[in-house]
Amino acid sequence: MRSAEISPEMDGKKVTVFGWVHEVRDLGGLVFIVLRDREGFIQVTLPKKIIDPETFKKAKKISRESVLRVEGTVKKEEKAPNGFEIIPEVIDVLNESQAPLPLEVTEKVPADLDTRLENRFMDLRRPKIFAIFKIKSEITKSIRDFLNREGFIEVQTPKIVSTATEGGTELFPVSYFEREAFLNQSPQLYKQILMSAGFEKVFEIGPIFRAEEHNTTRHLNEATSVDIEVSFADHEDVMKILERLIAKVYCDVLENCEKQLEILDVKLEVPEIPFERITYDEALEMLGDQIPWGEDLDLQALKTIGSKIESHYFITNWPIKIKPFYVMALDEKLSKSFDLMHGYIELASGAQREHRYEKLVENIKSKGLHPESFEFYLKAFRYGMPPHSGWGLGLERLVMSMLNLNNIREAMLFPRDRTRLVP
RNA sequence: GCCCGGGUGGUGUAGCCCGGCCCAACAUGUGGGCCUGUCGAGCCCACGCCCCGGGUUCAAAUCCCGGCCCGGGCGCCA
Repeated sequence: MRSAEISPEMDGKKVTVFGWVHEVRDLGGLVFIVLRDREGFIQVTLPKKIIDPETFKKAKKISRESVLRVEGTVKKEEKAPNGFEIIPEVIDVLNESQAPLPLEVTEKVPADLDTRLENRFMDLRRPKIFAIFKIKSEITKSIRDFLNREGFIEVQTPKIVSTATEGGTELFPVSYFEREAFLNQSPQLYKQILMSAGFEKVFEIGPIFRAEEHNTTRHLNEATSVDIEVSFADHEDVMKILERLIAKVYCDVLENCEKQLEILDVKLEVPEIPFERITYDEALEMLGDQIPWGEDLDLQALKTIGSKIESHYFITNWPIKIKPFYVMALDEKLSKSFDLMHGYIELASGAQREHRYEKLVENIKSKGLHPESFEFYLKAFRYGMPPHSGWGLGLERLVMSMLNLNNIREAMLFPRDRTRLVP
């Protein structure tokens, strides 16, 4: 049984529990073993008088973090945590842990993030850390539920590709038999091709790879992207989907992860929709003369704006020249694009796409890219491509901003960064 | 990639500025002992550490140079 399934009302019942030895408190004639599983803790109590001498002796020697199977009787007990304890008949050491431990699961002594990531299997045993990933799981479940209900089709696109998606970002080269290939930085081109295929509404939750040598608290070289693409929709339409999705995710986490939020000491509020929308031009105004027109907003700028706007907001109508070639123009200078922000963290980025073949080819050229290398993509635009829009949402960024984590690595089980390839 | 800060028992810190009093301190841990209501258990004893290489000096954890590694900020990136 799991720790959460046992209650004081089960007094007298025989149970079998499994778990890790969180702590052993040996008081001489009375030994407490605190057993931990993913749901919580169970106190196993061994009073010398009533426990078989062999079992009692063995219990005193059990090392922390060993894995146990305990058969025993539930005893209602005021003095025990959660109001009950287990008086064991059989203690079976399924696997003994070595000592000393690479870090303290009990959190008596903190460990550096680096040490924690080096020993992630043990770091993840900490209820606080586990809670992050329980919530991340709830978030992905919530996203899937929402998008499925909205009539989206979940798809999987290639992660090994022949060409860059957008120019700009650096790609990881991989050896593909006799050719060179790359790890995909985004499913962008493929989800657009599916619009031509008539899928109308698609989404994908999958890994993306960026070979940038950044070393910050909000960048990873391997991350998870939630991507959607919708036919016959403009950027306003997909912004509405995005804000409703975010609100729904917050709602579901609030409802289904109460315990985890409490462990993490996070007070969540479902953001109100519609989210505030400011244009790029308005953003620049808020900043005074900090950023010249046409430049991207740097962290400093985003922090300034983020401090002025509570909760989530969109920055819309970005200069076309700093957007990728597939983004549709609004006029000479601006584009039908948006970023979803939470504080200074950019959560998502989207736009209406350029679906007109001639314009698209023009855009590719104007970015200094070669239309020939995008032929597999461009072909889909010559035989009936509907107007369409979409966005990509960084899952780890969402987790980070929701839970107030101060490093995005905390939101990844085994993060890949500039120097970390193992574990 | 650049700038700044750092690397001391398994883990987290102090000591470094101003070299000697440091065969390095504290907490946690580990091993042993005492203890029948712990829940950060308590008490006693023991164990375990100066990133690597070079230099300065009578003397280096401490100062200098190089390397490797880590953190923060920036840039790049969405």
